[in-house]
Amino acid sequence: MNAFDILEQRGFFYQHTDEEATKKLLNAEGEAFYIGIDPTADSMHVGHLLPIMAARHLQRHGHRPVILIGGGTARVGDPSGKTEMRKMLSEQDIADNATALRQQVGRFLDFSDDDKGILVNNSDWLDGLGYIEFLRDVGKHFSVNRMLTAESVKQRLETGLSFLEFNYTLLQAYDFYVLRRDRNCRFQFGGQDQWGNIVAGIDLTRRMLSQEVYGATFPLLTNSQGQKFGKTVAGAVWLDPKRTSTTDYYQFWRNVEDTEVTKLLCFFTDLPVAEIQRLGALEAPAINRAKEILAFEATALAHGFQEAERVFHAIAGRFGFADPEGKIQTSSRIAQFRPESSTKDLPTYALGKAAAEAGIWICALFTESGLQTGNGAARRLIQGGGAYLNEERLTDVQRQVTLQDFQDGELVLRAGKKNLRRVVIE
RNA sequence: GGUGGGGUUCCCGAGUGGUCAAAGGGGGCAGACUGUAAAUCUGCUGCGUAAGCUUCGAAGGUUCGAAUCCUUCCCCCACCA
Repeated sequence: MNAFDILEQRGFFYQHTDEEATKKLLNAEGEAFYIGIDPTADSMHVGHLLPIMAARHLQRHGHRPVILIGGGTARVGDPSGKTEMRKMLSEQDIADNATALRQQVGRFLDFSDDDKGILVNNSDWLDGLGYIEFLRDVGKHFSVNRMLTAESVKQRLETGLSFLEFNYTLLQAYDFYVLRRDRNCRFQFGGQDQWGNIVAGIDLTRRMLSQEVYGATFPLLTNSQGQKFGKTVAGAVWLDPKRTSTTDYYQFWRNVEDTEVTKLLCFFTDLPVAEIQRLGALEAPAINRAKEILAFEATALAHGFQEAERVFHAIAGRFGFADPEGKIQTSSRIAQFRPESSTKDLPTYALGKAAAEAGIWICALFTESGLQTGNGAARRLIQGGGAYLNEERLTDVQRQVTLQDFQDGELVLRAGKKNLRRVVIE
């Protein structure tokens, strides 16, 4: 199947600037296309993943991703889709972030050879721009009247938009122009909120180079409450295990809503669509197998096969296996695992020997092991009946944990249904 | 620059001298029900085992007592220029 049709079938496209032309070109081979990521943090989060996955499919079908790290644009800050200006980043932070992002992107795409795909940084051409020169060459092509009608700008007109941010569109448009000029890149893809920036780039390229270029956007993912996909209270779900542990990452995918599974499998795994439809149509509780597969595949992509296997066993060992006998057919490598569990894979906290011998207040242990944010929170948890020690519900807020609570040198704390911590004596 | 309106806890938003750690909603966490789902219902939700401590843009002040009154400063919004 052709690249365009694959993306289409998997539901990637939200909006096209020229669907016919895009289809024609992408169904052939060897097109360069660009996707931009601004290094505003030292890690991507799952919200960045949709364009990356699209790029992955396109690359596998012979197209050439140009991943643009926006080291220059990050100094300005994209106002699209945001209600407030974000805080300014230092040059050093941006440079460090860019390095980290390059590495992460490399796990999803192949940059082993320039013909396969490349990473570029727009600070290479934006940093040196002269103001007057830029205004004369590029600025003259933009109509303020028109920019003000853009949805992304209108939104910010309510709360305030600085001139700095207002310029963002020009810079991104200029990126597209440069990539068309220097890299023969004819496509730009991005999230739904990038529509205005993409269209601006197409206009600019037409005016400056008399060349036709194209763009498309991908849908904005939300849950049934209309909240942005990939956001939890703890903030975003990050790809960097230092920010979001691999266990939490797995659990994020494992706990998606039933109605979303098919869509998410299409977006975030490489499984064939026919198989996905079969998995997504499973009746409860078998639908849980589809979620396991989603979680496993997504974790394997971001953190590697071995880590995904480890987390899968740890979590399923705790909550149960959705398909212990392997009755549900799948091409996912998860199929090779059979139930086996051990507490060793649980997140572990090492308690000092002296403290263990002296006895420790249960609330303090919950806090120290990182399961609760403070003694007060731990106390409320116990009072609310959500705290467990070795699978026994705790009722006594004053309880001391002593050596007798350890079995074979370890004990297991639980906060609510899903949060576990193994405690060992150091 | 002028005039007017504002800045309250994670968010929205009530509160105009004590009864305010601050209504209500959202979010979050936990419990029940379940399938580690959704929906629903219930409890908790500044810190602190407690005494107590810190919070209502910032700093001062008035007062027995301030989120509430006064002064200065910072920031935001609207309209005008």
